[in-house]
Amino acid sequence: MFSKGLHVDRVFLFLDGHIRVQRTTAQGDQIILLHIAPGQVFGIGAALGHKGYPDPEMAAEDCVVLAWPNRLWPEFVARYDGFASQSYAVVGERLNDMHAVIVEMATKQVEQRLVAALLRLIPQMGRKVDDGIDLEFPITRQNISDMTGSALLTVSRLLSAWEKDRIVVSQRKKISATAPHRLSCGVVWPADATTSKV
Amino acid sequence: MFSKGLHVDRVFLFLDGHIRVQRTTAQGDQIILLHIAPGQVFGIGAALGHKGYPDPEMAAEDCVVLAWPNRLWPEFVARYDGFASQSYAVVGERLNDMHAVIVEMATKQVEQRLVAALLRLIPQMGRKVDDGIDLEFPITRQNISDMTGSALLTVSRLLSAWEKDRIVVSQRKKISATAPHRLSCGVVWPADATTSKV
DNA sequence: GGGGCTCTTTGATCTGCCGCAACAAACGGG
DNA sequence: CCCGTTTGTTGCGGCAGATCAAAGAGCCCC
Repeated sequence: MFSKGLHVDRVFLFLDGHIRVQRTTAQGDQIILLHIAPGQVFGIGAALGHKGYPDPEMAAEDCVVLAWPNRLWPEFVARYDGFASQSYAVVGERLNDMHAVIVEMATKQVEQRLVAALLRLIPQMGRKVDDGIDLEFPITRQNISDMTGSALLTVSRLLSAWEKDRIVVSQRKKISATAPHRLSCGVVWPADATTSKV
Repeated sequence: MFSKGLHVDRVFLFLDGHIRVQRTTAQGDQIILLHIAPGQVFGIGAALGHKGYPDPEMAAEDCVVLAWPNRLWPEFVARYDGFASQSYAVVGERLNDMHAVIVEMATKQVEQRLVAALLRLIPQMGRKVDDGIDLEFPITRQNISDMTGSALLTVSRLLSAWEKDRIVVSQRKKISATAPHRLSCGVVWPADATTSKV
């Protein structure tokens, strides 16, 4: 699709699969900034005139996407009525999500950030099964620690503790929330929408 | 201008003054998300179709702004050629800045985050004077801790230490960097532009 | 099936920095 | 000029969580 450093000259509509947007620091730490949900456009940084800045990396698996050259963007905007507003809504939503992440990182403890990260993933990648919600996305403790700005070992410990309390069940690269409502127990949540609009 | 909870139905062009964009958690912690530089548009969240989400609060002083109702936005975009791309460039830049903040919060220690915050402020609000750069913006230690996700006391301690090393000079609500180049000493910086485009 | 890999777990230790408390200093209003 | 308020300083525990070390479990591939 496209990789780091490659000049991004296309706009993508993401149909299906799993995409992580991440950055790597000079020290080699990887930080996952967001996950892209099916139905969203992405790669619009360039379309937004976002030049001269490092584009984040993308890690993807088994993706189905549609791609168009950037230059078609204005045409799309002109031709299809809802196109511009839908796309900008996605951007607005991401801005908002990132505000939320910054606030969490600044004020919440690791455990609460972990809860928040899972609760953000659930509506996006969750699939309802008999006994809870499966996250249909191969995800390691390392990935989770990269999302929450914590350490792999801390994540492992917390998940183990939750598993003892029957709140989650986890295997290798796989997590299911058996009692998602109990995740948010004792946590005061901001009046914040977590629904994911296309 | 406009305050929390009030429905934002205008777009603003910021001419001069000082604006902080911040959020308050349910626990009362305030987090400063970004500072708006003169020449930037803001309040475009709503214009981006950013509905149903809590708008951040704004703290401002002595501001000169131009305001138009949101509904004129499409007309502006149509009538003035550079308008849309300029505005979206601002959004792209903010997305990028926020990526940077998230990465910092996740990977860097408090001292480095503090350095990063100051270095972000300098090109935006700094004024060159005889012996260094003054930040032309009343800013308290509390404000700085709200920007970096750290504690007031820690910020105070670090600034004191830097003042001993003759790197900065600070008075009440005022900070000057006498040796800004030494701020970044020993810190490996990502290849990241910090210039502020309109 | 076995070797090598990645991913995960658990215990023990160490440290950054948050929080309390008390004080000092600067401002501003009448 | 005085007094109340806001802002900044410093020392000192305490604790969340990062880090080290080492072993265990599941997976892929030959």
